[in-house]
Amino acid sequence: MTENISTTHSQPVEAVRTFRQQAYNVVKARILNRDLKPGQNITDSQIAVELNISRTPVREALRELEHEGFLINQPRQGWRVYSLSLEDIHEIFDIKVALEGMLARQAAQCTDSEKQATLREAMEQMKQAVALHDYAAWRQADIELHRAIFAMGMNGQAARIIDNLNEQWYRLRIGFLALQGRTEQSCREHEPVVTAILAGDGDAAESQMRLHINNVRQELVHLLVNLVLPFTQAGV
Amino acid sequence: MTENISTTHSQPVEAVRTFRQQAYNVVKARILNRDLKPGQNITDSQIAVELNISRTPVREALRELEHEGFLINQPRQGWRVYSLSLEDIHEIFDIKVALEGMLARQAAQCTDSEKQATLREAMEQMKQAVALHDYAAWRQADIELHRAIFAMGMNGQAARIIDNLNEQWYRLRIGFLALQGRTEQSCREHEPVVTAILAGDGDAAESQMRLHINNVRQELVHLLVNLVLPFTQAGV
DNA sequence: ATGTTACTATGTGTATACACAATCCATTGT
DNA sequence: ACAATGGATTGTGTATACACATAGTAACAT
Repeated sequence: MTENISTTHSQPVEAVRTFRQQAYNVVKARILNRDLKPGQNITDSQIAVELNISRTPVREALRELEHEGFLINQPRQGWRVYSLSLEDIHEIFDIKVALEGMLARQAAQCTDSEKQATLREAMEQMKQAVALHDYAAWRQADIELHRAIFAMGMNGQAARIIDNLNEQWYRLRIGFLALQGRTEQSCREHEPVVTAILAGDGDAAESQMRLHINNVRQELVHLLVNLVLPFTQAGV
Repeated sequence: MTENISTTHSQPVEAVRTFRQQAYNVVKARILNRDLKPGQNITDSQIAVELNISRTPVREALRELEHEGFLINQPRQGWRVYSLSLEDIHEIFDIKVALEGMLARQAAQCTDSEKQATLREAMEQMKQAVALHDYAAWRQADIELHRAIFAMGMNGQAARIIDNLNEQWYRLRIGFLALQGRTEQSCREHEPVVTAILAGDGDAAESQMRLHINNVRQELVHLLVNLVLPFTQAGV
């Protein structure tokens, strides 16, 4: 098994104790990798054979992925990897703006000095990564930073929703480019968010966070419209 | 089969073509009814026997309900109906405030006159229901009204998230009381939301909607703290 | 009395078997 | 040429069987 389980923002992953969990992780990873491509049809039997397990645990795993928006299932017609439309992306980012804005505002009310330190630390890491032009480190810092804000925001359900939405668009090749192309700019955008949170200024934290997310959206949609859509018919 | 499938805000329900869908509907209805109570343990075999089907489709249905927050499953330890804490309720309402506020704002940009008419109609229905003290009619109007706003807001993913969050707290007995106790007040709160949306005033629509949802939360929490918590140890 | 071990029962996790719905192709009729 | 019909084929939906993990209980030792 050489699958690379993507760890994105995910919750502390429960240890893989069942074949169902294994199938879930493998299929999700393959979708995030684009090893399974949007629009592609898959069958439970095929995956069962590949993993050398039976269809039963595979089918349960696929049900889970369906509920997370990675797969579409129509009774008696099998499974298809869901293909995001441009509208989907706008919907996702509108939700992100609303929820991450709210979390940033609430994070500003957090007085837990340990969490504040974690946030400050992540910001420092990000600046360093930008200075060194180290994309992998930047990405890690970005993840840590948002995770720190979620922890301060004290809304686990919102954090889970956002994680799921992020996974939705991370699986676009273009998503990677959108992030990579603006690490420096992104770092400049994060700074006022962090400053506002640490200063306890909820209003500023929220509006700066909304600004940041909308900028990411703009870059993503720009790339999509100019690079991808000219070459494809339907969704991505 | 005498189960009453709860229709709350749900999407146009796909016809029940499989036992899995039947099991999903039945178990969800029983949870919403409090026929299955928070904290209660259930086994897939027991449900399979009751519905006179095999465990396979039941297990897939339970996986779906797990992802919607109705059930908790720990490998090798079975299924438990999830019990909401007071913190969960605050998290749910914080998310509702953020997302429904956003949808109300966006609904104000909608110029589809048919959808506007539907919204106006729902508002009228609600006023009538209040005048007649007809709770069932009020409830129906409330559902239609929010559904109309969702349709104008043009964000299907957000609407689905909100529907799911609502189902989470509708299953509290106290949730019913919280709604029933303030139909008149609630109607007065809806009016400015609808007016603002129809007038195209996004700012007002959002802030009025946020106000309304926070008032519902306040009533719910008030009832919970004063009526329920004194008699129970843990969650609801 | 308390802690430990062995045994039992229950129910989960998974494999396997099979019926039938849906799709595809070839054949037939117009 | 094209629509309609009738098998084959594939793969889903479901039933059933079974191994084993876990929880509970009873016997025993300390």
